Order: sequence, then structure tokens, then C-alpha cells
Amino acid sequence: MNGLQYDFHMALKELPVIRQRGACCALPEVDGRWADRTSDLMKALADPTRLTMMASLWKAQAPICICDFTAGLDLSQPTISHHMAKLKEAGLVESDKQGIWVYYRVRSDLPVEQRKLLAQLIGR
Amino acid sequence: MNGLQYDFHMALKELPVIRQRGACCALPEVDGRWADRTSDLMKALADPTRLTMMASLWKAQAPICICDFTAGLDLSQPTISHHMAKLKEAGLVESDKQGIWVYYRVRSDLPVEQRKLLAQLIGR
DNA sequence: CCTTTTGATCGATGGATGTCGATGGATGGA
DNA sequence: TCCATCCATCGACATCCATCGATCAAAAGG
Repeated sequence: MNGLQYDFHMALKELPVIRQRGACCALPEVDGRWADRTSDLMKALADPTRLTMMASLWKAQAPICICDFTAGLDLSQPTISHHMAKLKEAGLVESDKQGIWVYYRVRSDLPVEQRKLLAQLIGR
Repeated sequence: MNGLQYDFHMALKELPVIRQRGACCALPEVDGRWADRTSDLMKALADPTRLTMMASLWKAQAPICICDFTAGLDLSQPTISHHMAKLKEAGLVESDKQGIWVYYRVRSDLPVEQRKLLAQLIGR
């Protein structure tokens, strides 16, 4: 019995035995701003292309020229640019222009919670 | 300097010094099926209402009647039902009908990685 | 039975989003 | 000075999605 899992039958005992029609129970408190902020983060990651980009940057642990994404992913250059802009807008990456090339990297001051999230999603 | 953070200036040294125009570098390998599966999971969580629902179920550690969500969240009953169906379709929750009420709970056999993800997102 | 309550489904609608071609600015080689 | 390369932006378009009202089936109280 893993510590992360709860016993379903135990949980079922928590059911309100005498639920009445037309009545309802209170929900656990959930902060609305947390939900909004977190859903924005999830939206930024809710696309295979952007996830691939983030995983590449995360694994590389180094800046990557966006031209490499344009060459490596089977999408048009504006689409690649658009997706990277979304990641940047979400605060997940930052960029650095070097000559005619633009290098992207995982944002250096990314909050620890978001780093843990990415580590959990992508791997070490 | 946190172990989860990498030194940006150190990383910059990894830049290919002699990048040539028209050439490009290979990207780190990223599994396409991983990206698809993971983006589907992110999509399921990329909405404030569904995040609130998941957080409530996660914190309650017990089944919650969907009527309580209908009463507690400021959305129509079809919309609540729609969002919960999305969570169920994503494999995050399971349901249990008791009389005229339908109780939802975090899926009991949720994979450990997804449990860790939710723990990271919502909190212990 | 008849009515009420609950919750899923359907159809419609407005807004968000992924994608592309075209364009333009910036950079640097020739 | 001219041109090739890189990349962001714009406009257009198709698709997806969140939301709602209406409806229907299931369950149970009276």
C-alpha cells in the first residue's frame, strides 16, 4: 500500500450517509487565483510541439538556437516562432540574440515549483 | 545556487562557437508519443474549473457528489458535467453512482507519475 | 402513477488556438 | 552596396473548446 495512494473503501466511508435531496455539501477550499495561474501554465504545456521544445531545452541544459527547432520539427517557421513565443509569454523560457540567431533556454530564475514540475514531467 | 538551477553563463559556454549560416544542429531526442500523451494530460488540466475540481477531489481524499460542484461552482449544470467528463476521459477520475447521485473521486489506480504530478501541482 | 431531483447528452454559438503564406526588420557576408 | 539568412509579426483560415438552454433517462419520494 503506497503512501501516495489512499484506500478507496476507506474513502467511501467518508460519504455523507444521510444526503437529502436539494441539499448539498461544501467543497474543500480552492484558491481561484491559484486555479487561474496554474491553468495558464498547463495551457502553455498543453501542446506536443511546445512540450517537445521544453523537453529539448530541459534536457540540453543549454541554449538552443530556434533555427534548430525550425529545422528539426516538421512545422513552418512562423509556427515554431509562435509556439516559442507562447512558452516565453508563460515565463518558461527566455531568449538571447546572438548575431542573426536567437537562442532560447529554460528561464534561469524559474520558480522551484515549476522546476520540480518540469522535472516530474520530463525527467531528471 | 540551488541544485535544481543551472548556471546560465556556464551553459552559454556550450554554444557552438562556429555556427554557419544555413547549417543547423541536432536536437535532444524527444519521444513523440510521450509528447502526445503528456499534452493530452496537460490539456485535461488546462482549465481553471477542472483544476479546481481536481484539487477538491485531491484534498478531500474522498468521493464528492457532482451536485456539490454544481452548487459550489458558478457554472451551469451541463458545463460542470462536461468538465467532469473530460477529467474522466483523461483517466484522472472515476465515478460511482449511488441512488440519484453520482460521486467522483481521484482514480484509485492512477499511475505514480501522475500522482506525483498532482501532488506537485496541488500540494501534499 | 405522478412528480421532483439528479445528471448526462445534444445542438448552437462565440471565442480561443494551431497552422500557414506573405511580409518586413535585422544582421552580416560578399 | 547588395543580397542571403534568420526570425518576429500580420492576416487568414479551419478547428477546437467552453458555455448555455433544452431535453431525456434514471431514481426515488409521496
